[in-house]
Amino acid sequence: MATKSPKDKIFTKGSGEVATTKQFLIKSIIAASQNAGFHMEKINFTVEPASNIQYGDYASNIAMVLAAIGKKSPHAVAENIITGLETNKRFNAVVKSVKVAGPGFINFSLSPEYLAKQIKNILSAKNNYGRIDIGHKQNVQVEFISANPTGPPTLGNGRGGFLGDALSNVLDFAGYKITREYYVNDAGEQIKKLGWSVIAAGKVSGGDYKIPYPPEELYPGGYVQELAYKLQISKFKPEELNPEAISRTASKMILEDIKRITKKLKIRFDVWFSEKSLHRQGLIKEAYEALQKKHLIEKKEGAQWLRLKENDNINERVLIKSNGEPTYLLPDIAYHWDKFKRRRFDKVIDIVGADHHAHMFTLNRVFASLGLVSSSRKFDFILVQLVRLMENGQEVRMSKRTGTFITLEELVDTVGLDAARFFFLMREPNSHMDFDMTLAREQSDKNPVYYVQYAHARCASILAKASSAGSGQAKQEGIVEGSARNNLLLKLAHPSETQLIKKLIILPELVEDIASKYEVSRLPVYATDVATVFSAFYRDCQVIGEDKDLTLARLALVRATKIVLANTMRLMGIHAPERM
RNA sequence: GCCCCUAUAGCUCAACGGAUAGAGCAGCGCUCUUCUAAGGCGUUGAUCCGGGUUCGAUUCCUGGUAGGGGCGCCA
Repeated sequence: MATKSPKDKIFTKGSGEVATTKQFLIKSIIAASQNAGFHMEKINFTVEPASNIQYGDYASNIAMVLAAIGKKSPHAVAENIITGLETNKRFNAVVKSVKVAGPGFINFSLSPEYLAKQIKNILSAKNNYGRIDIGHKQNVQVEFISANPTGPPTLGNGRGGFLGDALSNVLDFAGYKITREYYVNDAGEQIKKLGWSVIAAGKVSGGDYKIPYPPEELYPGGYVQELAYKLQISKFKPEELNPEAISRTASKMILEDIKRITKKLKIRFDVWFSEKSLHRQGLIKEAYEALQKKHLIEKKEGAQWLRLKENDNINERVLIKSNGEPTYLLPDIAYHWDKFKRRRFDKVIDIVGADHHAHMFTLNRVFASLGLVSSSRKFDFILVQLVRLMENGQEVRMSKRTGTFITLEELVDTVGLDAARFFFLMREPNSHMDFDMTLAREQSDKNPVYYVQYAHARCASILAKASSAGSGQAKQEGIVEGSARNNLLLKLAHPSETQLIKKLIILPELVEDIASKYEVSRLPVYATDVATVFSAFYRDCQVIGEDKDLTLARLALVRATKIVLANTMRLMGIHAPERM
């Protein structure tokens, strides 16, 4: 059995997972700082890719942090740490030079050998490059969209949907075990209302029947008409109407349509959880009793109220209406009771519209009060701000109730799925979005997604040309493996080449960041960065040229770039084309 | 009245508390005998207003201003 050289351990962890450059530097810094006599237990410092190449490749603020505590000059502290680092053999294999600069940053420049080794890592990891294991297979549930089956998915649902899908991809890549879930509100008031809306739209012939809602509360969208037509409502007589059955069927049909659309938009779900099933399984009762046991229920004015502890600054909310039916709150508590108590997820992430924020805070408090949420069992939620629809600079009120809205499917049909996904993912959930369909149509051709896809297609085209153009080596794989041997990769010394390598190797770090902070919008930013740096390389360095060795090395770099771009796009759910 | 979110270039958005605030689009000027010009190069242009914390603030705290969302029997 071949023994690994000590040097190899620098680059890989015991499990075979690739350690990130950042993790390695952090460890080295901690060790050196401890040797210099600092207590590192509660020290928060950063190691980040340098903001400007003139500073090197990575920068740390450690000296400034320690200087503030020890009341020494940052430069003195930095020199101290650097001395320690430079006696570390492994460190010296990774880092070519380390310097203190500016207000006290420690700047690191990576060694050519290390960069060459990283390209090999990318080439051998392929589709799995960027995969890390910070999740340790913990069970994480991501719930998203969860729109009522009373109408087609809206633009707002698209924001949450694409975000949830991409976040799930990233968390999966980070080593968590993910359950993607859609909570279907197929019980309750809004379903009844849907049924009556369909009946109203179908104009039942003759006789008297009373619709128990004022007209302005009914769903007026065109899809309601369509349902009425499909269900042949007009052929019913008033006495034959079965509002409950109609409600049930209508919502089922809408749900089927939602499933069709999410599939079409490549938004994946593992579980479609029905609200009705909560009743069937007795979960409502179970949750209710748990609340009761903790004395969180109060009877007042004929209804039953959720009453959290004082000082909680939360308004009381109705759990069970005076007519004996639960509001949406109780089933939602029961649903989360199921998540935490029965299915025992280690972490639950709910992605909801900003209009639900008060509700989410309430839920959070409830589960804290029930003792089901703690530091080891987390309940996170991401609020996605609403999308406003604009037309000619004027806001168009979007709502299923008023019937004026652009559906998610219409948008995607108009601008294309990749452009739509990129467009939505670029924006942070907290940002407020004004959406102009006319503008979207005009600008879809200029969407940065094509820039990224173009870079990927260029990589593919270069590799295709290399494999077809003589030299006897038919397979790209062979070319690449050849280049990875014999230190050919050390020939990649042009600034545009090294910059590209350095950009490629931060993918695992990015995955780690996104998985812990849910900042999915960094994916499109990163993809654009890689494409930009690749373009500079493409401009400055002819890949296929006279120098056979250099050609091989550059082909390896192109292939590595293609892998990183493809992986990043796959995390976003965006197609990586071989040609455009 | 209370709660959540937002304010950065003409427009759409970036920037883990860090060094000279970055992209794309729009504008202007260049650039295809060379692996895809859906590209590249150059250029104009910005942190809402006031305090505070910090070695350092677009970022954190606080007070304003403006906008979006929400606040006991819809979900």
